[in-house]
Amino acid sequence: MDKLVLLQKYTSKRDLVVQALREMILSGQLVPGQRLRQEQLSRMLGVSATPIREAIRLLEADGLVHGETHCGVSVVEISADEFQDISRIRAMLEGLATRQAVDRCDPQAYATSLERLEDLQCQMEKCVESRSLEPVANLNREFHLSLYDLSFSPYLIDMIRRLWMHLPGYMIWENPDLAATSIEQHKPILGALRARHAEAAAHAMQVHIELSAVAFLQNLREREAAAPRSASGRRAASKSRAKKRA
Amino acid sequence: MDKLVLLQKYTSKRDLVVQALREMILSGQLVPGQRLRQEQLSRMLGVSATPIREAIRLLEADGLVHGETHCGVSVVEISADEFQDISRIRAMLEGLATRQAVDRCDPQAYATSLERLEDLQCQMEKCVESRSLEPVANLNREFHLSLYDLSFSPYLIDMIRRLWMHLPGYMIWENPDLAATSIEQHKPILGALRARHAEAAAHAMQVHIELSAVAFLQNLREREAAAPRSASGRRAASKSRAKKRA
DNA sequence: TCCTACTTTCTATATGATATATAATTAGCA
DNA sequence: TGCTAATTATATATCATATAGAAAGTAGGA
Repeated sequence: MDKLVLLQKYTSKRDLVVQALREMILSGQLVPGQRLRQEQLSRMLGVSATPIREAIRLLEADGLVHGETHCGVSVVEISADEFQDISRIRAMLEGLATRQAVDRCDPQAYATSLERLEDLQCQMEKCVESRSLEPVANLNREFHLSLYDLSFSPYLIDMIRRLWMHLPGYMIWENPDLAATSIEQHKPILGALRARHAEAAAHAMQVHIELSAVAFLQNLREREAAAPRSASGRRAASKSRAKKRA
Repeated sequence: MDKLVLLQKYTSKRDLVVQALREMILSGQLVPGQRLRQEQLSRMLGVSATPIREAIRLLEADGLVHGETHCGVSVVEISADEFQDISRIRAMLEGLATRQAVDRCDPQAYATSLERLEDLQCQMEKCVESRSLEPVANLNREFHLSLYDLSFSPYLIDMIRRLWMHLPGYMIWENPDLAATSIEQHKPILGALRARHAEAAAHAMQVHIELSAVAFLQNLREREAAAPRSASGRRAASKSRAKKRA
């Protein structure tokens, strides 16, 4: 009975490193512009150079980090224009995915998924009420992505996941007003989903994404006008030496 | 004057390997399902293991190869359903890119690019006439992608390039009739571009992609019905799929 | 005896770790 | 500014380990 080890699926250290780095980037622990040094990562994560290097290549192809030869890689920064572009693409792709989710999914799975979506929505509303926004990012992510999983379109799902990967989730969900309006926009989507009205659901999703993007960008500009050049990536990069200790 | 070396931009061996493998996959030299063995690649390309391994990770993140831990990676196969999905996504994204190309581009660059597009179209028509289809794949690729470059939407361009990367170009352009009709559909696109009619151009592009996909799939099914289970890699691929189940 | 199904080795290969060398950039210094 | 030294990514080589797949062997039944 020493074969219990077979039950725990093997995950390569490379994939663990990818997970860890992705988490650190998406949570804002690694700020845009910050350079990733292999030796430091190696020490920090307790693995040798080989998995680190391969993990970095995976992230590079994902577009989360950008590398120049012999200069290493650094966390990419996303500009306001790029955010707008991403949102435009998201609106199209996620609209399509929503439509296909309604059209393609079998009733059984659809019902259970809809239940799950409403549960998530309920949780998010409670978070907004209690002003504890920290879990909303993950809840919202699951809300959207689990819906798109019903579309049975692996390439579509993959592209949407790619786009989400570039969204700075940690800064989107820190404004209570933005969060409230965004969560509110989920309701017409859920309504259309309940009615199994594919076109209406797709449209509601598109509107939701476009409006949220506009609101977020406006909020971002206001904040930047109030506190210009506060924590931009370039400064952070030059400060990376100080961060080495931490 | 010994700095001439600065003129030749340094490319890492890793990137050379990526290029080489991509070329081999897209040209059909490496068939779907074929396993890539690191040591063999290392010998074949004359580089050590490290660049090979990193290159494989880049291709894996691109989705061109699929790897399971300790099993290595193999060239992914694309099913008819997936081709249809990709085409649907392409129609949306490339329609959007076409619209933005008309809307966003400055007149100067637009004029020269339009000239280039018409030149490409002319070359493709000549190829079709002379039944020499081999160069059409690359010409068509440049026709489309150079148009989208005008959209100034890096994420959009990146996603479209990703999708193109998965198209089996070497088998799409081997049927003279398909090629002729596909090239013919470029004309309304060019017409709308000349008129700077963004909406019409986007629509023509969408129609072009959707119709081409339908025609190709029909042709593929006819061929498979005529000669089922043809040799090329299908056996190996179905083996790797069976593995996935277990 | 032969065949099938199962189990156990064995081997090829991916993965991970380490050491060393080279090339390019960066930082420090004059 | 220009040069030198240190730092770091890149590349090669070698080895250890874990796993999957294949081969070989074994047991049971006809």
